[in-house]
Amino acid sequence: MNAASHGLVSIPGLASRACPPTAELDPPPAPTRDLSATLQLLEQALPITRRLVRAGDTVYRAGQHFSQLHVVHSGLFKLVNLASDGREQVVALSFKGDWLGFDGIADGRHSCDAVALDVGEVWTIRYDDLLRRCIERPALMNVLHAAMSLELARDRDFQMSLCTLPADARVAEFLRHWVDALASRGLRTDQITLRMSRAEIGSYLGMTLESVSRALCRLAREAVICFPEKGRREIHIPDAAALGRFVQRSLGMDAGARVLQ
Amino acid sequence: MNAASHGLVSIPGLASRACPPTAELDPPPAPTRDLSATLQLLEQALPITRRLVRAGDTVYRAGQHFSQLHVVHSGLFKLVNLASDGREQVVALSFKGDWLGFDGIADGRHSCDAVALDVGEVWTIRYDDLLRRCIERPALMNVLHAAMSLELARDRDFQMSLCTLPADARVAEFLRHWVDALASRGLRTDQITLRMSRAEIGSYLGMTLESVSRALCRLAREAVICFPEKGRREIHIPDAAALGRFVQRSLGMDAGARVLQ
DNA sequence: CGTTGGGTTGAACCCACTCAATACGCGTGG
DNA sequence: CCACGCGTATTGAGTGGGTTCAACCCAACG
Repeated sequence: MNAASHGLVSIPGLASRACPPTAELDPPPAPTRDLSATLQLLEQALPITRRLVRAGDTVYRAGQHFSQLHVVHSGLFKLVNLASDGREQVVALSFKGDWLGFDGIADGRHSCDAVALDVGEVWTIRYDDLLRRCIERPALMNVLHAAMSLELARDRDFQMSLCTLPADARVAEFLRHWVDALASRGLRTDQITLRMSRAEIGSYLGMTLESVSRALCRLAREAVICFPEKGRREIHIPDAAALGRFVQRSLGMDAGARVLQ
Repeated sequence: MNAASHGLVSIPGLASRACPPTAELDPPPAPTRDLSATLQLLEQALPITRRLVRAGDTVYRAGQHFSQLHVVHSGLFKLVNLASDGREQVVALSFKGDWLGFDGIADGRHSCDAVALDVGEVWTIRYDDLLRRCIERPALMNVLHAAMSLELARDRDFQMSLCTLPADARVAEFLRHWVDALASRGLRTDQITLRMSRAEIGSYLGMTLESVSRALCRLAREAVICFPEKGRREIHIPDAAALGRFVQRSLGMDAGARVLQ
């Protein structure tokens, strides 16, 4: 939403948002421009446990004792928040390079489930190991803080989308973010495979699965997307910018309503 | 929502959520149970700039260069997220003990406005100072991480409220969180003074100001709250638990709809 | 006084939800 | 091979909660 993610899409390698804040400290924090550098940094500084997962595997569960963090090395993960009254919702998606587990630091237990949506690999590190290494290598601390900060900023951008966009635009934004996520990781963006059911997408976007279905059909009817295969989870996106235009158009209909002041 | 914030309210001093995660490290992290301890820790470890603010003052603005963090020492602040297309939304409220500015770490500029809603005081520290001290005093690092983690977890709980609760319940939840915030800081919880207009509340809760007004009237009609004074921003809350019951009741009407699976 | 900003209230509309029927893809087993 | 079941997706019809638009009230203030 802010900074890079809006406007023109797909300047590849703009994972730069996770880059050095205050630009100097004892060992000048390595310009962690891309995540491969971040992963290298972790790898050489810390004992890492690699774990392969398949769709449905959980990395951690709400309520579990927190002791380690995870970095997505491949695959796709959802975070499912649970309320004490039984409500649950998909509150975030994590792609390669994203961290999992920050929610557990505050009170020593996780408050979400982290579930794999596809085969993938996570790199797991002990939190106390990480803290120790952070002290020795401030660059590591920068990476960690940047990751948490980025997550915070993204959550808020997303929250704004939830509140200010009508259902169709919300789905378009959702796809746009997905495409952005792929683009910033250097992957192809003309084609995405949703690893989620309509119900999961609906949960994430705060709408029913029927509304998701209708929104996708409408997007297809307007040729913003199309379904190439027989499976309805494959989505072809001829022009990523068209998604953004669609969002703006549907805001325009409301005459810019919903902005405060 | 998770952990302490749900269920029975007002065990005073349960700012404990911001407490030690991995419970040992070189200097065993001081049991930062309450925020006064946190504030002390900051005060003795770092050069701090105190700043008094009045309603409407901004602590920082979206787009500004990030170099410092702030801790709310008194007063109330809103974070306003701005999209490049002009949309804006109140995305968070900050009470005493909360931090301001995390959103700027990732890319070196802030992505929100932080605006005072009342007279208050913020303690400002340079981020690079903080990093340096974190290296010397791991307890500080714990406090910092816990604060960021807590913010993340709260945002997600709130996001779930936005998506799963009908308008009336959203307002009730909003008040409940406010009361919780006061309770956990040892303040009186039977009376709260909204420092926000209906429009601001609506922005925060993803609804129109008219809906906020109607919801408050309905809550008053059901005697969950009442307006003592002539000013409509003073709200008396005879029984804090009644707010929670109201929320649960309105979920029940939907027959538990909206939960996934 | 008139003006201005915030809050309340009413009436009409509409988007998204609910409920229900139908269709599709896929694995299983007769 | 088809039959069957099951999970998932699509589509339609009807409803309702929340929005929109409007009028109105009230307090503060010049």
